[in-house]
Amino acid sequence: MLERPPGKNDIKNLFDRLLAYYGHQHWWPAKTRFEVMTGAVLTQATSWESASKAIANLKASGNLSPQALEKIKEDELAILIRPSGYYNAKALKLKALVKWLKGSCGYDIGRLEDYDTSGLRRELLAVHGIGPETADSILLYALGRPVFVIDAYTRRIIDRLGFSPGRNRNYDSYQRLFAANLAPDPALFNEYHALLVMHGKTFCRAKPQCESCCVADICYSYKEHEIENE
DNA sequence: GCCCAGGTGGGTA
DNA sequence: TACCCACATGGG
Repeated sequence: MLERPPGKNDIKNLFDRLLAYYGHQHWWPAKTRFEVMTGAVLTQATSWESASKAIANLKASGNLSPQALEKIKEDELAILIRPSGYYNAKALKLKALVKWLKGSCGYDIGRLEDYDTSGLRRELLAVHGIGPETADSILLYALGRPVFVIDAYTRRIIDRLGFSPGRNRNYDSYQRLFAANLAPDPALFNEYHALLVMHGKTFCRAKPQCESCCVADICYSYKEHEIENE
């Protein structure tokens, strides 16, 4: 595959193109910071539509607060979040998140502003059920920190475009790709990640629709594909 | 019926 | 470190 490390212009150009094509995405679709955190866990390996049903169940039953989630029994919580899939596992994860919130800020999420971003990230990663993507989603979308979220769509799009993140294709290397080529602006990171998810859903699923893709002209693997077929 | 969706943790070599 | 697998419902 044709590959090269992308520069500032490539990363910024991709953002401009996606924004022009899809428009503003208005993420994260949630009312409170705690709702964002809960949604970040519930949407793991699941569509947002499924996760939002689970959130609606929590809201309707009066359980969309850390205090309520602390009290509710695990099996009852699991039933409420059933539409999001992996409901037993996610019930445990939400319990762990709430336990951490109690210990770190006493459920006063505003107090988390006292933490520096890297320290907060370390703490989040130590919570059961919170890995790098969920931690970064919470940091960016709930707490407004300039942290770029990497998900399956982002990796797939970067790989398809031929923007090599380097030899080690792990979470951090994809994240550095964006951090090194963009100003650390939470609003920019917010919109960019949302656009990548939108683009991933539209053109870069497992079965890509490269022929009609809005960024095919700057996609190295697509150009290579065209060359092969000449 | 089959594939995939805004991942993570635990076990094994 | 690098895989492999369990976790599970819902929509196309």
